[in-house]
Amino acid sequence: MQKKTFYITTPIYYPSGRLHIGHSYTTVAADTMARFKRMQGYDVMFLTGTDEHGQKIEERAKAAGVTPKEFVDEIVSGIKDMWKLLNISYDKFIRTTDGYHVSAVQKIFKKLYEQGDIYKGSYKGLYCTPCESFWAESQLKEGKCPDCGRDVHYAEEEAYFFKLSKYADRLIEYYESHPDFIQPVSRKNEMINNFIKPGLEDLCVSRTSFSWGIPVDFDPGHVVYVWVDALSNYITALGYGSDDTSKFEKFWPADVHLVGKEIVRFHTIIWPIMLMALGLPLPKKVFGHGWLLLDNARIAKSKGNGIDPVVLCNRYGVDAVRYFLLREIPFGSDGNFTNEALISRINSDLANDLGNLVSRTAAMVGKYFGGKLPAEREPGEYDDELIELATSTKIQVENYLDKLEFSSALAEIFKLVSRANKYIDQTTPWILAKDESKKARLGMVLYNLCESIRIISILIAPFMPATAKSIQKALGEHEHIYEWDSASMFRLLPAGAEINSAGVLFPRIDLQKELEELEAMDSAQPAGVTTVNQITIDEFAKIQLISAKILECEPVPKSSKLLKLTVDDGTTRRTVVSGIAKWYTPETLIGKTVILVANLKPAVLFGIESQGMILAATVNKDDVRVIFTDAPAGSVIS
RNA sequence: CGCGGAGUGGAGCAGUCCGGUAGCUCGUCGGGCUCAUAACCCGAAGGUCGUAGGUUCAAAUCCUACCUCCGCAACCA
Repeated sequence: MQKKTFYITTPIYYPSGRLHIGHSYTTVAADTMARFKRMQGYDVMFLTGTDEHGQKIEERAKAAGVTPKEFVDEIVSGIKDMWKLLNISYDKFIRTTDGYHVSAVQKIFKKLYEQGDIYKGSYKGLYCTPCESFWAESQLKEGKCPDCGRDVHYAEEEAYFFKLSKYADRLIEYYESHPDFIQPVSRKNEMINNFIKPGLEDLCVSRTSFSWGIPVDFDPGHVVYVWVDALSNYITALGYGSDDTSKFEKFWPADVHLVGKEIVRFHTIIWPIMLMALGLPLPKKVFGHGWLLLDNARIAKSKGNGIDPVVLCNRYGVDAVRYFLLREIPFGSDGNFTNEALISRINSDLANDLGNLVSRTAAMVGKYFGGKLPAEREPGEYDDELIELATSTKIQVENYLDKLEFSSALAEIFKLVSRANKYIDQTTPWILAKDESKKARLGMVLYNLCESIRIISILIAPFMPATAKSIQKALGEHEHIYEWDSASMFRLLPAGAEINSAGVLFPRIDLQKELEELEAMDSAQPAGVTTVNQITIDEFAKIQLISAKILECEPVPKSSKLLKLTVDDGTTRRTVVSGIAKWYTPETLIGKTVILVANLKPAVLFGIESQGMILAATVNKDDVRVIFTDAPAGSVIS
């Protein structure tokens, strides 16, 4: 009989820069599911990869002076290293530049075109040439480009469009008949109310403004835009559109697409509609998890505040990081990432509870029985309660994991860890050891503990594979006792089994000291940055800095961050808009003298022309300080 | 009237869909123990569940209004 299959995917990541802890979060979660299902006996396909096309990569590569392919090759190899470090057991890593993907996408595109779901039209709108962007009427600022403040003009660009609206009714029907399709369910109504009900606009699926992409083979000049290119990876990775479709037949439809909540929309609207158009079954579930927040701001590479997972793994160990990510935050909601929380989790859960349990148990077997579990065992009080919990935890973990509730699953496992620690206090083995007649009872107590630890080691294996392995090595390798199903059975360790120390699984961390060191590392980094990108004195001389006195100051209406300043630069008055409203009120600024970049090209913000910029020190994102001077207005600064 | 999320003991959260003794982790205080990674176990203190109304025998939970915070969107020149 063929094994049941399980197909799980992460999004394919965009390799325009370093990956951050947020990517690790999704991928570790997917990995844990994949390991769990493998242990349960499923034939698992776990897919991850990279989405390598697009204008941004083209530009980055150009800036770096390499070809786009060279550019992404390097980043991708870094990503693979990181997954290796994090123990990610993917079965396939797809790159959208892979040949099979390219040709499959071309086939898909052509098929959709030929059956009339994709048509050639033109992208009409207001275009800002320097920014190479189209803007909707509503986005304009005073009729000008919201990005650079310059004029826009009406333009048309030839492009292909995908008729999404044609499938809207069928999509809603699918939602209704598959209530589990979008998880968590709260996001389902969001999709229907915000996007589908107002009417789906046809989707632009090709571009002519850049060339780093999959060419539309029947219309040179066009490249396939991200939607068709990226989303289809979930099927092309299985061989759809190639000569060998055996994997596709075996694994499709996917059991779950794991995605961040920001791309739920693409995966629950565009992707299903593409599949409908192709006449393929839809994925069973799309799970939109929350964001990892850093000081309540989203961790994203575009903001440059990523925490380096590599650094964390090197400091605390891979399993500690994996544990933290999945334990700390309920999977569907946002959660804060802080070093304090990470360290406190490691100390209390991993070091004190789990690590110490293993350590004290092994030490007692060593001390009282020379490292060998005795065959004589006498049952007693408290045994049944421990055994009952130990053997029933597996089913709880399964239930939670099947709902992607990693945090709750881990909480169940750690209830057992706590129960085992309590059992030691209740049975007081150190007292039993003093009485020769209680040897058999002592043997039973330690046996029960080792059995509980054996079960724990199985249950944590999907989350912390390396730790599970270490514990099992200490308990001794015996056949079949570490299989998933063995987690609901007791008395599997043979009599006379040798128990070794597992060493210190998770060292305790000195919170205070550690935070100081991390702090030091953070502040050390900017110093390194300034040594690259050096400029010459001539280049510096191009910047005219002068002192300017603030005469008037008022908030910019409808803006939350901007202040409008009127300053005296020594010769004339000028208006400057500055994003410091969060830190300064107008009254505190009037009369002060600041440093002005005098020859900066003017820009329009909220309809106000800003003729320069004032200097301020960014201590961190919540602390910005304007630089004041006591020099008279109009002094040249160099 | 832009969209969305959140307000529960000192901190972080669960509970809210399907009303019925307010729960977990950390921290604090007191005690116990000495096998263990100064770890473990027991106990205690601490909450008018954002505010105000309403429905109900009964509201953290349902309804109405409001307040506050945070993201995103179109703002750090």
